[in-house]
Amino acid sequence: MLDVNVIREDPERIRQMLRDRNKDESVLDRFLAADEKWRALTEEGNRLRKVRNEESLKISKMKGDEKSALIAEMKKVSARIGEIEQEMAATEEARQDAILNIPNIPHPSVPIGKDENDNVVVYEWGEKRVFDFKPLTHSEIADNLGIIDFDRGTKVAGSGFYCLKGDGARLERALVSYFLDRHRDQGYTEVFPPVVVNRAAVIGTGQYPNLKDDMYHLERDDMWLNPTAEVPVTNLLQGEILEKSQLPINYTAYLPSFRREAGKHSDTHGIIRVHEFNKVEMVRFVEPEGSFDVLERLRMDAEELIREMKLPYRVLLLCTGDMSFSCAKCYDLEMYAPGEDRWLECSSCSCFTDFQARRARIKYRPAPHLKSEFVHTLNGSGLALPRTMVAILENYQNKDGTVTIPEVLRPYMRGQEVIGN
RNA sequence: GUGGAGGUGGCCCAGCCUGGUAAGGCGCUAGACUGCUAAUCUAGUGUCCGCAAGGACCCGGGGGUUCGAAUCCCCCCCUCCACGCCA
Repeated sequence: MLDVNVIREDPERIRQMLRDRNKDESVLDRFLAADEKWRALTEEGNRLRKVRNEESLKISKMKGDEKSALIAEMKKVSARIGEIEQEMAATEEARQDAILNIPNIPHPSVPIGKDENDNVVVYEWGEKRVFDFKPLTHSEIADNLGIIDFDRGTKVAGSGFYCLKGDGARLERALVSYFLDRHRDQGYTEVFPPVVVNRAAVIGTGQYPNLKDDMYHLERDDMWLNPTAEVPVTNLLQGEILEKSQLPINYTAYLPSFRREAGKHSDTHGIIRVHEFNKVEMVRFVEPEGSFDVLERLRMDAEELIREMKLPYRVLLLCTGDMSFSCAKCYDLEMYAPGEDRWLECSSCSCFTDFQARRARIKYRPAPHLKSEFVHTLNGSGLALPRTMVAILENYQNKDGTVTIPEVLRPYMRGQEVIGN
Protein backbone atom coordinates (compact mmCIF):
# COMPACT_ATOMS: atom_id res chain seq x y z
CA MET A 1 0.00 0.00 0.00
CA LEU A 2 1.27 3.43 -0.88
CA ASP A 3 1.32 6.39 1.49
CA VAL A 4 -1.91 8.32 0.82
CA ASN A 5 0.04 11.57 1.04
CA VAL A 6 2.29 10.47 -1.81
CA ILE A 7 -0.77 9.91 -3.97
CA ARG A 8 -2.46 13.17 -3.01
CA GLU A 9 0.66 15.26 -3.54
CA ASP A 10 1.27 14.16 -7.11
CA PRO A 11 -1.48 12.01 -8.61
CA GLU A 12 -0.05 12.41 -12.11
CA ARG A 13 3.13 10.70 -11.03
CA ILE A 14 1.03 7.73 -9.92
CA ARG A 15 -0.90 7.81 -13.19
CA GLN A 16 2.36 7.62 -15.15
CA MET A 17 3.52 4.81 -12.89
CA LEU A 18 0.36 2.81 -13.63
CA ARG A 19 0.96 3.32 -17.35
CA ASP A 20 4.56 2.17 -16.98
CA ARG A 21 3.34 -0.92 -15.23
CA ASN A 22 0.81 -1.53 -17.96
CA LYS A 23 -2.03 -1.29 -15.41
CA ASP A 24 -5.48 0.25 -15.58
CA GLU A 25 -5.42 3.89 -14.50
CA SER A 26 -9.03 3.96 -13.36
CA VAL A 27 -8.03 2.66 -9.93
CA LEU A 28 -6.31 5.99 -9.28
CA ASP A 29 -9.41 8.00 -10.16
CA ARG A 30 -11.51 5.76 -8.00
CA PHE A 31 -9.15 6.41 -5.12
CA LEU A 32 -9.04 10.17 -5.60
CA ALA A 33 -12.83 10.46 -5.76
CA ALA A 34 -13.37 8.27 -2.71
CA ASP A 35 -10.62 10.03 -0.79
CA GLU A 36 -12.12 13.45 -1.42
CA LYS A 37 -15.55 12.33 -0.37
CA TRP A 38 -14.14 10.58 2.65
CA ARG A 39 -12.40 13.73 3.81
CA ALA A 40 -15.53 15.82 3.42
CA LEU A 41 -17.54 13.29 5.41
CA THR A 42 -14.84 13.13 8.06
CA GLU A 43 -15.05 16.86 8.54
CA GLU A 44 -18.81 16.93 8.79
CA GLY A 45 -18.85 13.97 11.14
CA ASN A 46 -16.21 15.55 13.35
CA ARG A 47 -18.18 18.78 13.51
CA LEU A 48 -21.39 17.05 14.53
CA ARG A 49 -19.65 14.85 17.05
CA LYS A 50 -18.14 17.92 18.64
CA VAL A 51 -21.64 19.35 19.09
CA ARG A 52 -22.90 16.11 20.52
CA ASN A 53 -19.99 15.79 22.92
CA GLU A 54 -20.48 19.28 24.25
CA GLU A 55 -24.26 19.11 24.53
CA SER A 56 -24.27 15.64 26.05
CA LEU A 57 -22.10 16.88 28.82
CA LYS A 58 -24.55 19.73 29.47
CA ILE A 59 -27.43 17.27 29.63
CA SER A 60 -25.87 15.57 32.60
CA LYS A 61 -26.14 18.85 34.51
CA MET A 62 -29.67 19.79 33.45
CA LYS A 63 -33.14 19.05 34.74
CA GLY A 64 -36.77 19.15 33.60
CA ASP A 65 -38.09 20.51 30.30
CA GLU A 66 -34.84 22.08 29.30
CA LYS A 67 -33.21 18.67 29.55
CA SER A 68 -35.91 16.83 27.60
CA ALA A 69 -35.76 19.43 24.83
CA LEU A 70 -32.02 19.09 24.46
CA ILE A 71 -32.24 15.32 24.50
CA ALA A 72 -34.78 15.47 21.70
CA GLU A 73 -32.49 17.73 19.73
CA MET A 74 -29.51 15.48 20.27
CA LYS A 75 -31.51 12.52 19.08
CA LYS A 76 -31.69 14.21 15.72
CA VAL A 77 -27.98 15.00 15.73
CA SER A 78 -27.19 11.40 16.56
CA ALA A 79 -29.43 10.21 13.75
CA ARG A 80 -27.56 12.45 11.32
CA ILE A 81 -24.23 11.19 12.64
CA GLY A 82 -25.50 7.67 12.05
CA GLU A 83 -26.26 8.50 8.43
CA ILE A 84 -22.86 10.04 7.91
CA GLU A 85 -21.16 7.08 9.49
CA GLN A 86 -22.94 4.70 7.16
CA GLU A 87 -21.93 6.75 4.18
CA MET A 88 -18.41 6.92 5.51
CA ALA A 89 -18.19 3.18 5.89
CA ALA A 90 -19.14 2.71 2.25
CA THR A 91 -16.78 5.44 1.12
CA GLU A 92 -13.95 4.13 3.20
CA GLU A 93 -14.39 0.68 1.78
CA ALA A 94 -14.22 2.05 -1.75
CA ARG A 95 -11.19 4.12 -0.83
CA GLN A 96 -9.45 1.17 0.81
CA ASP A 97 -10.28 -1.16 -2.03
CA ALA A 98 -8.82 1.32 -4.49
CA ILE A 99 -5.60 1.94 -2.63
CA LEU A 100 -5.05 -1.77 -2.03
CA ASN A 101 -5.14 -2.17 -5.79
CA ILE A 102 -2.51 0.46 -6.55
CA PRO A 103 0.87 -1.21 -7.01
CA ASN A 104 4.20 -0.07 -5.59
CA ILE A 105 6.21 2.66 -7.28
CA PRO A 106 9.18 1.21 -9.21
CA HIS A 107 12.70 2.35 -8.40
CA PRO A 108 14.16 4.72 -11.06
CA SER A 109 16.65 2.03 -12.10
CA VAL A 110 13.85 -0.30 -13.21
CA PRO A 111 13.58 -0.39 -17.02
CA ILE A 112 10.24 0.68 -18.44
CA GLY A 113 8.70 -2.04 -20.53
CA LYS A 114 5.54 -3.84 -21.46
CA ASP A 115 6.12 -7.48 -20.60
CA GLU A 116 8.77 -10.14 -20.04
CA ASN A 117 10.32 -9.42 -23.45
CA ASP A 118 11.51 -6.08 -22.10
CA ASN A 119 13.33 -7.54 -19.12
CA VAL A 120 17.07 -6.85 -19.12
CA VAL A 121 19.66 -9.59 -18.87
CA VAL A 122 22.16 -8.25 -16.34
CA TYR A 123 24.66 -11.03 -16.92
CA GLU A 124 25.11 -14.74 -17.45
CA TRP A 125 27.28 -16.88 -15.22
CA GLY A 126 28.89 -20.22 -16.01
CA GLU A 127 29.37 -22.14 -19.24
CA LYS A 128 26.60 -24.08 -20.85
CA ARG A 129 27.87 -27.66 -20.89
CA VAL A 130 28.78 -29.19 -24.25
CA PHE A 131 27.30 -32.71 -24.49
CA ASP A 132 28.70 -35.58 -26.51
CA PHE A 133 25.24 -37.13 -26.44
CA LYS A 134 21.72 -35.76 -26.68
CA PRO A 135 20.79 -34.53 -23.21
CA LEU A 136 17.51 -35.87 -21.85
CA THR A 137 14.83 -33.85 -20.13
CA HIS A 138 14.50 -34.08 -16.38
CA SER A 139 11.32 -36.13 -16.60
CA GLU A 140 13.01 -38.69 -18.82
CA ILE A 141 15.98 -38.87 -16.47
CA ALA A 142 13.78 -39.06 -13.36
CA ASP A 143 11.60 -41.73 -14.94
CA ASN A 144 14.58 -43.84 -15.92
CA LEU A 145 16.07 -43.57 -12.45
CA GLY A 146 12.74 -44.02 -10.68
CA ILE A 147 13.27 -40.96 -8.51
CA ILE A 148 10.04 -39.12 -9.35
CA ASP A 149 6.70 -40.90 -9.46
CA PHE A 150 4.37 -38.63 -11.40
CA ASP A 151 1.45 -41.03 -11.70
CA ARG A 152 1.23 -41.89 -8.04
CA GLY A 153 1.60 -38.29 -6.95
CA THR A 154 -1.31 -37.46 -9.24
CA LYS A 155 -3.30 -40.33 -7.79
CA VAL A 156 -3.05 -38.84 -4.30
CA ALA A 157 -3.67 -35.17 -5.04
CA GLY A 158 -4.40 -34.72 -8.74
CA SER A 159 -2.75 -33.19 -11.76
CA GLY A 160 0.17 -30.93 -10.92
CA PHE A 161 1.36 -32.95 -7.96
CA TYR A 162 4.15 -35.48 -7.89
CA CYS A 163 5.98 -37.80 -5.56
CA LEU A 164 9.71 -37.82 -5.03
CA LYS A 165 11.15 -41.22 -4.32
CA GLY A 166 14.39 -42.80 -3.19
CA ASP A 167 17.41 -40.69 -4.11
CA GLY A 168 15.04 -38.06 -5.54
CA ALA A 169 13.48 -37.52 -2.12
CA ARG A 170 16.93 -37.61 -0.52
CA LEU A 171 18.29 -35.04 -2.97
CA GLU A 172 15.35 -32.77 -2.17
CA ARG A 173 16.08 -33.05 1.53
CA ALA A 174 19.79 -32.45 0.89
CA LEU A 175 19.00 -29.27 -1.06
CA VAL A 176 16.79 -27.92 1.71
CA SER A 177 19.46 -28.53 4.35
CA TYR A 178 22.23 -27.14 2.20
CA PHE A 179 20.30 -23.95 1.38
CA LEU A 180 19.32 -23.34 4.99
CA ASP A 181 22.85 -23.94 6.26
CA ARG A 182 24.35 -21.55 3.75
CA HIS A 183 21.80 -18.83 4.56
CA ARG A 184 22.67 -19.30 8.18
CA ASP A 185 26.31 -18.64 7.25
CA GLN A 186 25.13 -15.53 5.42
CA GLY A 187 23.53 -14.16 8.56
CA TYR A 188 19.94 -15.36 8.46
CA THR A 189 18.03 -16.88 11.35
CA GLU A 190 16.16 -20.03 10.44
CA VAL A 191 12.43 -20.02 11.21
CA PHE A 192 9.72 -22.57 10.59
CA PRO A 193 6.38 -20.75 10.53
CA PRO A 194 2.87 -22.15 10.01
CA VAL A 195 2.08 -23.40 6.51
CA VAL A 196 -1.50 -22.15 6.82
CA VAL A 197 -2.04 -18.42 7.03
CA ASN A 198 -4.97 -16.15 7.82
CA ARG A 199 -6.54 -13.28 5.94
CA ALA A 200 -4.57 -10.57 7.70
CA ALA A 201 -1.35 -12.24 6.59
CA VAL A 202 -2.22 -12.49 2.89
CA ILE A 203 -3.37 -8.87 2.94
CA GLY A 204 -0.20 -7.90 4.77
CA THR A 205 2.17 -9.03 2.04
CA GLY A 206 -0.12 -8.07 -0.83
CA GLN A 207 -1.27 -11.46 -2.18
CA TYR A 208 -4.81 -10.56 -1.25
CA PRO A 209 -6.76 -9.36 -3.14
CA ASN A 210 -4.57 -9.32 -6.26
CA LEU A 211 -3.50 -12.95 -6.33
CA LYS A 212 -6.38 -14.43 -4.40
CA ASP A 213 -7.39 -16.73 -7.24
CA ASP A 214 -3.93 -18.22 -7.30
CA MET A 215 -4.05 -19.33 -3.68
CA TYR A 216 -5.76 -22.33 -2.11
CA HIS A 217 -8.44 -21.06 0.24
CA LEU A 218 -9.77 -23.13 3.13
CA GLU A 219 -13.24 -21.71 3.08
CA ARG A 220 -14.58 -23.15 6.27
CA ASP A 221 -11.85 -21.54 8.34
CA ASP A 222 -11.03 -18.60 6.05
CA MET A 223 -7.40 -19.66 5.88
CA TRP A 224 -5.00 -19.96 2.99
CA LEU A 225 -2.35 -22.54 2.13
CA ASN A 226 1.00 -20.80 2.10
CA PRO A 227 1.65 -19.44 -1.44
CA THR A 228 5.25 -18.47 -0.56
CA ALA A 229 7.09 -18.35 2.75
CA GLU A 230 7.28 -14.59 2.20
CA VAL A 231 3.75 -14.46 3.60
CA PRO A 232 4.10 -16.18 7.00
CA VAL A 233 7.67 -15.02 7.54
CA THR A 234 7.06 -11.34 6.78
CA ASN A 235 3.89 -11.41 8.85
CA LEU A 236 5.72 -12.79 11.87
CA LEU A 237 6.41 -9.15 12.70
CA GLN A 238 2.98 -7.87 11.70
CA GLY A 239 1.80 -4.97 13.87
CA GLU A 240 5.09 -4.68 15.73
CA ILE A 241 7.20 -1.65 16.50
CA LEU A 242 10.85 -2.63 16.50
CA GLU A 243 13.78 -0.87 18.07
CA LYS A 244 16.41 0.42 15.71
CA SER A 245 18.94 -1.79 17.46
CA GLN A 246 16.94 -4.89 16.46
CA LEU A 247 17.40 -4.17 12.76
CA PRO A 248 18.28 -5.63 10.39
CA ILE A 249 16.30 -8.82 10.96
CA ASN A 250 17.11 -11.60 8.50
CA TYR A 251 15.03 -14.74 8.39
CA THR A 252 15.29 -17.83 6.26
CA ALA A 253 12.65 -20.51 6.07
CA TYR A 254 12.01 -23.78 4.32
CA LEU A 255 8.33 -24.19 3.61
CA PRO A 256 6.07 -25.99 1.14
CA SER A 257 4.33 -23.52 -1.16
CA PHE A 258 1.00 -23.95 -2.90
CA ARG A 259 -0.18 -22.36 -6.14
CA ARG A 260 -3.41 -23.02 -7.95
CA GLU A 261 -1.84 -21.79 -11.22
CA ALA A 262 -5.35 -20.90 -12.32
CA GLY A 263 -5.65 -19.98 -15.96
CA LYS A 264 -2.09 -21.00 -16.84
CA HIS A 265 -1.80 -23.58 -19.56
CA SER A 266 0.21 -26.61 -18.88
CA ASP A 267 2.79 -25.79 -21.56
CA THR A 268 5.28 -27.26 -19.15
CA HIS A 269 5.83 -30.84 -18.25
CA GLY A 270 7.49 -32.68 -15.42
CA ILE A 271 7.98 -30.61 -12.33
CA ILE A 272 8.54 -27.18 -13.87
CA ARG A 273 5.12 -25.82 -12.92
CA VAL A 274 3.35 -27.65 -10.11
CA HIS A 275 0.74 -26.92 -7.47
CA GLU A 276 2.88 -27.79 -4.48
CA PHE A 277 6.60 -27.21 -4.26
CA ASN A 278 9.26 -26.69 -1.67
CA LYS A 279 11.15 -23.47 -1.41
CA VAL A 280 13.70 -21.89 0.86
CA GLU A 281 13.05 -18.21 1.31
CA MET A 282 15.05 -15.27 2.63
CA VAL A 283 13.26 -12.31 4.19
CA ARG A 284 14.94 -9.14 5.42
CA PHE A 285 13.56 -6.29 7.51
CA VAL A 286 15.76 -3.21 7.22
CA GLU A 287 15.88 0.53 7.74
CA PRO A 288 14.73 2.50 4.70
CA GLU A 289 18.18 3.97 4.14
CA GLY A 290 20.10 1.82 1.66
CA SER A 291 17.45 -0.83 1.19
CA PHE A 292 18.19 -1.11 -2.54
CA ASP A 293 21.82 -1.91 -1.74
CA VAL A 294 20.52 -4.66 0.52
CA LEU A 295 18.64 -6.04 -2.50
CA GLU A 296 21.97 -6.51 -4.31
CA ARG A 297 23.32 -8.34 -1.27
CA LEU A 298 20.22 -10.51 -1.02
CA ARG A 299 20.46 -11.41 -4.68
CA MET A 300 24.09 -12.40 -4.20
CA ASP A 301 23.07 -14.61 -1.26
CA ALA A 302 20.90 -16.57 -3.68
CA GLU A 303 23.44 -16.50 -6.50
CA GLU A 304 26.16 -17.94 -4.27
CA LEU A 305 24.18 -21.16 -3.91
CA ILE A 306 23.80 -21.58 -7.66
CA ARG A 307 27.49 -20.88 -8.19
CA GLU A 308 28.47 -23.38 -5.52
CA MET A 309 26.37 -26.02 -7.27
CA LYS A 310 28.14 -24.99 -10.49
CA LEU A 311 24.94 -24.49 -12.47
CA PRO A 312 24.85 -21.98 -15.35
CA TYR A 313 22.38 -19.16 -14.75
CA ARG A 314 21.52 -15.62 -15.68
CA VAL A 315 20.27 -12.58 -13.83
CA LEU A 316 17.30 -10.64 -15.15
CA LEU A 317 16.23 -7.19 -14.08
CA LEU A 318 12.48 -7.15 -14.50
CA CYS A 319 10.86 -4.27 -16.35
CA THR A 320 7.94 -2.22 -15.02
CA GLY A 321 5.38 -4.25 -16.96
CA ASP A 322 6.54 -7.63 -15.71
CA MET A 323 7.26 -6.80 -12.07
CA SER A 324 4.80 -8.04 -9.52
CA PHE A 325 2.38 -5.81 -7.64
CA SER A 326 4.26 -5.10 -4.41
CA CYS A 327 7.80 -4.77 -5.81
CA ALA A 328 9.78 -1.60 -6.23
CA LYS A 329 12.57 -3.54 -7.92
CA CYS A 330 12.96 -7.19 -8.76
CA TYR A 331 15.60 -9.54 -10.12
CA ASP A 332 14.86 -13.01 -11.38
CA LEU A 333 17.51 -15.70 -11.40
CA GLU A 334 17.17 -18.29 -14.13
CA MET A 335 19.08 -21.56 -14.32
CA TYR A 336 19.82 -23.09 -17.69
CA ALA A 337 18.28 -26.52 -18.29
CA PRO A 338 19.98 -28.21 -21.28
CA GLY A 339 17.43 -31.02 -21.65
CA GLU A 340 14.63 -28.50 -21.95
CA ASP A 341 17.01 -26.07 -23.64
CA ARG A 342 15.52 -23.16 -21.79
CA TRP A 343 16.07 -20.83 -18.84
CA LEU A 344 14.05 -21.63 -15.73
CA GLU A 345 13.21 -19.06 -13.07
CA CYS A 346 14.43 -20.44 -9.77
CA SER A 347 14.54 -17.28 -7.69
CA SER A 348 12.94 -13.90 -7.51
CA CYS A 349 14.60 -11.25 -5.33
CA SER A 350 12.65 -8.11 -4.55
CA CYS A 351 12.73 -4.91 -2.58
CA PHE A 352 9.28 -3.81 -1.47
CA THR A 353 10.32 -0.54 0.19
CA ASP A 354 7.62 0.28 2.79
CA PHE A 355 4.78 -1.12 0.67
CA GLN A 356 4.34 -4.37 2.59
CA ALA A 357 5.35 -2.84 5.90
CA ARG A 358 2.56 -0.29 5.61
CA ARG A 359 0.04 -3.03 4.92
CA ALA A 360 1.35 -5.25 7.69
CA ARG A 361 2.09 -2.29 10.00
CA ILE A 362 5.71 -3.21 10.68
CA LYS A 363 7.48 -0.19 12.13
CA TYR A 364 10.64 0.77 13.90
CA ARG A 365 11.79 3.70 15.98
CA PRO A 366 14.72 5.49 14.30
CA ALA A 367 15.61 6.93 17.72
CA PRO A 368 13.91 6.65 21.11
CA HIS A 369 12.18 10.05 20.96
CA LEU A 370 11.27 9.99 17.27
CA LYS A 371 8.05 8.86 15.68
CA SER A 372 7.98 5.27 14.51
CA GLU A 373 8.45 4.70 10.79
CA PHE A 374 7.78 1.80 8.49
CA VAL A 375 10.64 -0.61 7.85
CA HIS A 376 11.56 -1.76 4.39
CA THR A 377 11.07 -5.43 3.56
CA LEU A 378 12.90 -7.55 1.01
CA ASN A 379 12.72 -11.15 0.07
CA GLY A 380 14.15 -13.65 -2.29
CA SER A 381 13.92 -17.33 -3.02
CA GLY A 382 17.02 -19.15 -2.08
CA LEU A 383 16.00 -21.27 -3.90
CA ALA A 384 12.88 -22.88 -5.38
CA LEU A 385 13.44 -26.62 -5.22
CA PRO A 386 11.77 -28.24 -8.26
CA ARG A 387 13.51 -26.13 -10.87
CA THR A 388 16.82 -26.51 -9.08
CA MET A 389 16.18 -30.23 -9.22
CA VAL A 390 15.49 -29.94 -12.97
CA ALA A 391 18.72 -28.01 -13.51
CA ILE A 392 20.77 -30.51 -11.52
CA LEU A 393 19.31 -33.55 -13.26
CA GLU A 394 19.75 -32.07 -16.72
CA ASN A 395 23.19 -30.46 -16.22
CA TYR A 396 24.70 -33.33 -14.27
CA GLN A 397 23.33 -36.19 -16.34
CA ASN A 398 25.71 -38.79 -17.73
CA LYS A 399 25.65 -40.77 -20.95
CA ASP A 400 24.83 -43.96 -19.03
CA GLY A 401 21.69 -42.41 -17.56
CA THR A 402 23.13 -41.76 -14.11
CA VAL A 403 23.32 -38.33 -12.52
CA THR A 404 26.39 -37.01 -10.72
CA ILE A 405 25.58 -35.28 -7.44
CA PRO A 406 27.03 -31.74 -7.18
CA GLU A 407 29.95 -31.77 -4.78
CA VAL A 408 28.45 -29.32 -2.28
CA LEU A 409 25.47 -31.60 -1.80
CA ARG A 410 27.38 -34.82 -1.18
CA PRO A 411 27.91 -34.19 2.54
CA TYR A 412 24.13 -34.05 2.83
CA MET A 413 23.82 -37.43 1.09
CA ARG A 414 26.30 -39.34 3.20
CA GLY A 415 29.03 -38.83 0.64
CA GLN A 416 27.11 -40.36 -2.24
CA GLU A 417 28.50 -39.17 -5.59
CA VAL A 418 26.12 -40.56 -8.19
CA ILE A 419 22.43 -41.34 -8.48
CA GLY A 420 21.60 -44.51 -10.35
CA ASN A 421 24.42 -47.03 -10.04
C1' G B 1 -14.29 -29.24 22.77
C1' U B 2 -15.63 -27.77 28.15
C1' G B 3 -14.85 -24.53 32.46
C1' G B 4 -12.35 -20.27 34.43
C1' A B 5 -9.38 -15.75 34.03
C1' G B 6 -7.97 -12.10 30.74
C1' G B 7 -7.16 -8.43 26.06
C1' U B 8 -7.01 -0.53 28.14
C1' G B 9 -1.31 4.61 24.10
C1' G B 10 5.94 1.55 23.46
C1' C B 11 5.41 -1.58 28.29
C1' C B 12 2.63 -2.41 33.12
C1' C B 13 -1.91 -1.46 35.23
C1' A B 14 -6.77 1.23 37.49
C1' G B 15 -11.61 2.31 35.84
C1' C B 16 -16.43 -1.88 34.26
C1' C B 17 -20.60 -4.05 39.32
C1' U B 18 -23.38 1.62 39.83
C1' G B 19 -22.91 4.84 31.80
C1' G B 20 -21.21 11.36 31.98
C1' U B 21 -13.95 14.63 29.28
C1' A B 22 -9.40 7.15 30.13
C1' A B 23 -6.37 7.73 36.28
C1' G B 24 -1.61 6.19 37.74
C1' G B 25 3.21 3.94 37.07
C1' C B 26 7.52 2.40 33.94
C1' G B 27 10.40 3.54 29.76
C1' C B 28 11.89 7.30 26.41
C1' U B 29 12.65 12.76 24.91
C1' A B 30 13.17 17.94 26.11
C1' G B 31 13.57 21.73 29.74
C1' A B 32 14.65 23.22 34.95
C1' C B 33 17.88 22.20 39.01
C1' U B 34 22.66 20.11 40.08
C1' G B 35 30.85 19.87 39.91
C1' C B 36 29.26 15.01 36.72
C1' U B 37 25.78 11.09 37.14
C1' A B 38 21.57 9.79 39.93
C1' A B 39 17.33 11.79 42.24
C1' U B 40 13.55 15.52 41.88
C1' C B 41 10.19 18.94 39.27
C1' U B 42 7.70 20.50 34.57
C1' A B 43 6.21 19.31 29.71
C1' G B 44 5.96 15.89 25.75
C1' U B 45 5.49 10.80 24.20
C1' G B 46 -1.26 6.62 19.55
C1' U B 47 -4.33 7.52 14.75
C1' C B 48 -7.07 10.72 11.46
C1' C B 49 -9.12 15.57 9.27
C1' G B 50 -7.16 20.56 8.85
C1' C B 51 -2.31 25.59 5.91
C1' A B 52 -3.41 26.74 10.79
C1' A B 53 -6.44 27.67 14.88
C1' G B 54 -8.78 23.69 16.24
C1' G B 55 -11.41 19.22 16.17
C1' A B 56 -12.54 14.08 15.90
C1' C B 57 -11.24 9.16 16.93
C1' C B 58 -8.74 5.24 19.88
C1' C B 59 -10.08 0.67 25.76
C1' G B 60 -9.23 -7.10 21.02
C1' G B 61 -13.02 -6.92 16.39
C1' G B 62 -18.18 -6.21 14.80
C1' G B 63 -23.27 -5.06 15.89
C1' G B 64 -27.11 -3.16 19.44
C1' U B 65 -29.35 -0.05 23.56
C1' U B 66 -28.73 5.34 24.96
C1' C B 67 -28.86 12.42 24.44
C1' G B 68 -24.14 10.04 25.82
C1' A B 69 -20.74 3.36 26.09
C1' A B 70 -14.01 1.28 28.11
C1' U B 71 -18.53 0.62 31.30
C1' C B 72 -24.97 -2.41 29.75
C1' C B 73 -26.71 -6.39 25.85
C1' C B 74 -25.55 -9.83 21.51
C1' C B 75 -21.99 -12.20 18.06
C1' C B 76 -16.93 -13.22 16.90
C1' C B 77 -11.37 -13.38 17.47
C1' C B 78 -7.08 -14.02 20.36
C1' U B 79 -4.03 -15.10 25.00
C1' C B 80 -3.24 -17.72 29.71
C1' C B 81 -4.70 -21.73 33.26
C1' A B 82 -7.29 -26.36 34.17
C1' C B 83 -9.81 -30.58 32.18
C1' G B 84 -10.92 -33.58 27.82
C1' C B 85 -9.42 -35.55 23.03
C1' C B 86 -5.27 -36.40 19.93
C1' A B 87 0.23 -37.32 16.50
